[in-house]
Order: sequence, then structure tokens, then C-alpha cells
Amino acid sequence: MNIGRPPATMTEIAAALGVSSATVSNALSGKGRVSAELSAKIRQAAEELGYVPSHAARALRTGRTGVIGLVLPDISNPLFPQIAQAIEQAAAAAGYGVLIADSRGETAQQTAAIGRLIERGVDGMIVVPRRGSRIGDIGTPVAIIDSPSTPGNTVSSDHRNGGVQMGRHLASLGHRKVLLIAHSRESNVQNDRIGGLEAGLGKDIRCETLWVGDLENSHGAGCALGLAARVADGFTGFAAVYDLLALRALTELQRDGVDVPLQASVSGFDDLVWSSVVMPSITTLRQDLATIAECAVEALGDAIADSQTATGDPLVARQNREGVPMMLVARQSTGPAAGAVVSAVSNAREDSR
Amino acid sequence: MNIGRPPATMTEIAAALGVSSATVSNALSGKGRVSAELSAKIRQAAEELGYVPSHAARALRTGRTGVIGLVLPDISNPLFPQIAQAIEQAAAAAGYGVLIADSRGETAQQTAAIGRLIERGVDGMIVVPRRGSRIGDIGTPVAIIDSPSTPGNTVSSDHRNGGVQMGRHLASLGHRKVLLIAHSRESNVQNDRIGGLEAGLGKDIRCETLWVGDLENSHGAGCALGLAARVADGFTGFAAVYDLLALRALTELQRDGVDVPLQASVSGFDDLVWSSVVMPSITTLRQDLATIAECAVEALGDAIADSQTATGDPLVARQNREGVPMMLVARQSTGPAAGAVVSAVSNAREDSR
DNA sequence: TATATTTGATTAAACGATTAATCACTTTGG
DNA sequence: CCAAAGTGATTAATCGTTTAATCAAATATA
Repeated sequence: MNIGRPPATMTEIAAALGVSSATVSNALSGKGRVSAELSAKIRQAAEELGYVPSHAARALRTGRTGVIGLVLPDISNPLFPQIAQAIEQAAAAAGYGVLIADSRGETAQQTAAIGRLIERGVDGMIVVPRRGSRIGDIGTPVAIIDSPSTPGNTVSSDHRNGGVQMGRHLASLGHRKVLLIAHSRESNVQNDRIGGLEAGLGKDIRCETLWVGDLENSHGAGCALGLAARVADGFTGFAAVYDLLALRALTELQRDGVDVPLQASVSGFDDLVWSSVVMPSITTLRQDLATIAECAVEALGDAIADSQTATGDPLVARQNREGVPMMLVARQSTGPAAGAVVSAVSNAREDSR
Repeated sequence: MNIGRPPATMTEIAAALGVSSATVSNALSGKGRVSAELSAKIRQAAEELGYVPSHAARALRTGRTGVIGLVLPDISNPLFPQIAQAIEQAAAAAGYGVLIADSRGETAQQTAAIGRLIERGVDGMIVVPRRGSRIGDIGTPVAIIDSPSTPGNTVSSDHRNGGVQMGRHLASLGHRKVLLIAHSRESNVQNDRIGGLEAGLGKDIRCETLWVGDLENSHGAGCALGLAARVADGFTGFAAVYDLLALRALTELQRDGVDVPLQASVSGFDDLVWSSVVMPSITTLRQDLATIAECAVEALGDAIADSQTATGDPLVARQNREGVPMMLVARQSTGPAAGAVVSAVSNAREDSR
């Protein structure tokens, strides 16, 4: 590659070969009618001259920039790196660039950020909504990654089934009294996970949900969750709805002298970076973000294509795919319930308590 | 805003006012010679018609896209959300969009990602290098955020002084035997922090550095650090070089029944999201990422402007600014050394509710 | 053989903003 | 009073690509 030189243009290739620039365009895009030989020659010349298409010119002519926006209203979300990585990868494979938008969690800033993306001419955007906030019609194709139970959702993990998996995992370890730890009642994702956990645990198991958001409203952010008292109260399982809460639970229990996993099991969701590094490492559910990103980009691409032709169509990319499965990653933070007999294979022996 | 309508163009404004499009361009950019009255009228018409400049057309004509690339080779870095947020904010304020590049930590992918950015016509890029890797001349202006001791560095936190602050903090708490926990000897940032810690602790305090990277090479990733043994050996302070290591240290100590901060103090760097949420919350040093991002964007903007005029100039943005100060955030994970007399000076607690 | 049809290429007009060159008028200056 | 300078606008070219319209020549059809 000849770095630093202004890259060759179609016109230059055309001049070098004595053909018209239209023919070069046709040959390179494979659209018009160009003889096979000439096409090959052009392609070769392009290679040799180090041709790089001008995105700006193409965008001006076609009205499409080949760029999509990524909107993470809650950018402080620790899952962000993984999502961004997955989206960027999928977008690059589909020929898109990814422009990021940030809103510091505030709605006003979010609107401004989206506006900036639109002014920059993004062809569409992928939005991971904040706690069930709705995205109105913004005149641009949108793909939404939230939860299968969200109306207008394009693609997402099967959070409910993830909950079921974790519920079964805890149940199989003999836990009979489990505390579910969530933050906000308004989050579709959290509700789905809670629902799944309850289903997976089954009706024989006592469970209760601790809403940390409510607790913090009265006791201040970062307050203690009082989990040691729960242990004293007979709880042996603590299933958090995302890893940050699991970490909070784990450290609080440890600080208060509760051994994990001997006296209590802790689990989370999302497999964030620290989950595998902490002692004990945290049992969690990993999202298949690569697949989700691919689906989102693909659906968005379709919506973009549609928006070119039929106007007035719904600009929200729909996808009838089932929720993408989550994967249980069993680590050290979950183990047999204290004083319980674990049914390794069958549930023939009920309990000994 | 009239959403959905194709936005007005300069030509349309010109037609509506019966002037030429050149005049409109001049009025809106303030460059040519336009009478004050006409200029005002044009500006008003632009407002009323909902004029939105076409970035594509402008890019085609001027050769500048108004977009910069953000390259985080180690995208799994948990600091990424904060960096991305800060850069996006600063870039937006300076009129730039931010295109992200990902490389999954692999050098080959990094080159490809940078290539994609260049093909997309970014005006420049901001790079946070991975563990002291060098960025070669890529024919595009670059700003580098790494460490003051890195050659070619544009702007960064004063990691060394951060280390000094933390060292003094620990010293003032009476710790006499401190274990410094780092990962890689190749990281400039980590070396700076280690150096600062040693200086801040002073020569009266015994300290030793644990290189987790070395340890993992022989014992496997995620292995135990053996910190409880260190406590038995008289160590009371554990100063990690970033929060993820601090968290690892904290949980390992807790799991092994060491009380933090009663028996041992733990500290980190970066103030990542979990540091304030964990029990006990982690004493750490916060980077002033907003300032860093502003400096980086500004320096990059200058380099971009330079690259337009003088060719052959160094394309790496230099900035003679001192390292940006870091801020000590004292939390619960550090306290007086077991059995030590504390000098009652620096005990400003963030959360002494 | 005269007329369609197909093939392979060219022409030229966009897309929307920027900008050097130009022009018609005033205003100044000597 | 006439040349020089200044003012406020217009003209027209340009950036690089796409694409509808056109065209010439070869091939097929009647």
C-alpha cells in the first residue's frame, strides 16, 4: 500500500485504461454491462493503482453513508465494551462503520445525541434502550436490542430462559430458599430474568425478590443489602439479575463472614470481565452478543433497504427470531446448599432437612 | 423540526430568497463578503426551512469528514465506557463524530480496523495503545493517550503522581510493609504507577511488587495470588495498579478470611464502576477523563489543521501539557494498619455517613 | 434484406457544498 | 476627473461516484 499518497480515483483508472469512468464504476460494482475481459482488466488496474472508493462521493450520490449509529443511553453500563465490540465486528462485516452516541443517561442528552447522528447522515441506528424507555419514530431505521417482551424489539437474548437455566442450576444444588436480587422494576430485561428464575426454581422453592432500587431510595446509593441477615434467615441462594449486583452481594457476604459457596451461593448475569477473576469466581449467564449483533445489523440493513423503496413503512426493524439463547457458565460462587442433600441425577431423594 | 422530510439544501434557500447558493454558503460560514442584512435574512431562512448541512457534500468538497476514529486496542478494558463517553462528549463539542474501531486485542485485527477507519476517511484518530505497543506512521493525524513517559504521547493522566498520592495515603495510615500488585512489565502506565507508589511510600517502607502476568504464565489465568500468606508474612497494604486487580485482591483476601480494612488495606486505580459498590468499597484514584479527552481532541484538531497545510509534518499530535492530575477517592477498603499508630492527617473519607 | 434485439460501451447529469475568479457598482484618492 | 481600491454579490468549476439515457455495433428475427 502506498501510504500517504492521495488514493486513486475511478476517473484515474478510467484514464489509465482509456475507458469511461462509468464503465469503471459498473465493472467494480458489477451492476451495468461490462465484458468479462474488460471487467477483469479494470479490477486489476484498480488493485495496482491502489484504488480506494470515496465514501463521501458515494454518500453524496446515493444518499447512503454506510454508517450506522450505536446508541447506548446508559453508557456506563459495564456490558458496553462487549456490545460495542460485537456490533462493530458485525457492522464491519456488513460494510458499515459505527458512530457512537452518548447521552450520559439523560433523556435530553440522548435526544441531542440521536440528533447529531442523524445530522451526520447515519443510515440507521442500533439502540439498547435504557430501562424500558421507548424510542419514538425518528425518521430513521432503528433496530432495538432489549428483551423479547419489549414491543418493537428486534433481537435480544432469551433472558427468561436464562433465568430458567439459572433457577434449575440452583434448584439442582439443593437450594430451597433463594433471594432474587434486582434493581429496577421498570426494566424489561430484569423482569424477564426474574420471571425465568422463578419458573426455573419451581414452586417448591421459596423465593423472594429484593429490589435494590427501592432500597437505595430509602437508604442511599451503595447501601448494604443486609444479606447476612438473610442467611441467618435460611436463605442459601442469592441470584442477582446482573453481575454488578452479584458482585455486590458476594463482597457483602464475604465481608460479613459468610463463606461463598459453602454457606451461600451467588449468581449473576452477563459474564462481565471481573466475574471470572473474582474469588470465588462468579457463576453467571453469558449472552451470545456476536449473534445478537449480527441479527441486529442484518435486520437494520433490511430496514434501511426498505426505507429506500417504500416510504411510510415502519422504520423499526423487526425480526421474528426467537430470543438468542444464553449460556450458563458455572464457576465457584455456586455450590451445594448448606445442609442439603443434592440430587445429582434424579430427584428421588427429596430432602433431609 | 420537520422529521421525515428531506432536509432543505443551500440551493433551496438560495432559490427561496432569490440569491445565489454561493452567497448562502458564505453567509452561513461567515467566510466571504455578505452584507449584514442579507446574511441575517439567509440565516433566518435556513432556520425556517430546517436546513441541515450535508456532511457528505462538504466532505467531498473539502476532503474532511468531520469524523475521528477511536481506537481502543484492548476494548475489553473496563475503562472503555468512560473513555468512550468522554471522547464522544469532547468530540461532539468540537464538531466531530466518533467512529469506533475494534481489534479484539489482536495486532492483525488492529491494523485492519485502523485501515477501515482510514478508508472511511476519518480526519484523524485517537489511540489508547495496548500495553506499550507503538503506533507507526499511518498517514493520518493521531493523538495518543497513554502515559507521560511514552514517547509521542499526546496527553494522559499523571499516573506517577497518582501513585505518589496513593503511596502517601497508605504511608499515613501506618502501613510499613506494602505489596504492589501489577500485571505487565511492558505497560508504561503500570510502570509509572508502580514508580509513583514506591516514591510516595518512601524508603522507610518495605515494598515488593507482584507481577500477576508472570504468575499467570506459570499458574494459569485467574490463579490465586496467595495474598493471605503475605498477610501472615506481615504485609498490611495491597496497592493494585488498577481496580480489576484490586478487586481480585480484595475478594481473595475476604474469601480467605482476612478482614478488609481491619487486617489489610486494598487500593486500586481508575475508579471503575464497581469500586464504589463493592463491600468494602475500594479506595482508588480517579482519572480526569473529561479533561484528557478535551486535550486529546483539541490536539488532534490542531494536527488535522496542520496536516492540511504543511505536508511532511509529524502527524502525531504533541501537547506539552503536564500530566493531568488524578484524584484520590478514599473509601472503605483502606484503613489504619493493624497495630500501627496513625498520623491523623489524611483521613478525609468520601463517605463518612 | 430490412427490422428488432442484445451487447458493451459512452455521455452527461446529477448529488450539495465550497471557492477561485469575475463582475457591476461605489467609494476614495491624487 | 479619472484611476485605484473596496464592496457585495454572482458564475462556474470542482470534489468522485452513480445512473438514466443514449449510441454504435453485432446478432437475432421475420
